[in-house]
Amino acid sequence: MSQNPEMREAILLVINAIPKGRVAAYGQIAEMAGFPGRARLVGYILRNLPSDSNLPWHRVLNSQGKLSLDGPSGQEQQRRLENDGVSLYKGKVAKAYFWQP
DNA sequence: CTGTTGACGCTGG
DNA sequence: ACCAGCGCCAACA
Repeated sequence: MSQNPEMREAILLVINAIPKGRVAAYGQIAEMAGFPGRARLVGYILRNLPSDSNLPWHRVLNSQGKLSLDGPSGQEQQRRLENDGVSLYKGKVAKAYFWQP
């Protein structure tokens, strides 16, 4: 865990603000956190998420509305999204679900 | 220091 | 709609 704390905090804060029943894209989050064009940075932070985190990481998708995870973690993410009231159609969520402050 | 990696995104075919 | 190619850049090795 040698990441830059400022970037991590800013990004975690934004993700924490995603309302239930809504989703956001990596790039969208990076932009809101003050790092336009740094979508991969968001992915990196989430990759190193501690398991005891309360972050709604499952509300973070790629810009196409698809999950960026495969396997068990992907199923877990989908399960949590359904629980939020977000359903997938053909493996994607409709654009209407994207968070728009 | 150099080289690779990657929960991404956009463009063009 | 799908996909290869490129840009991006912090973290790693």
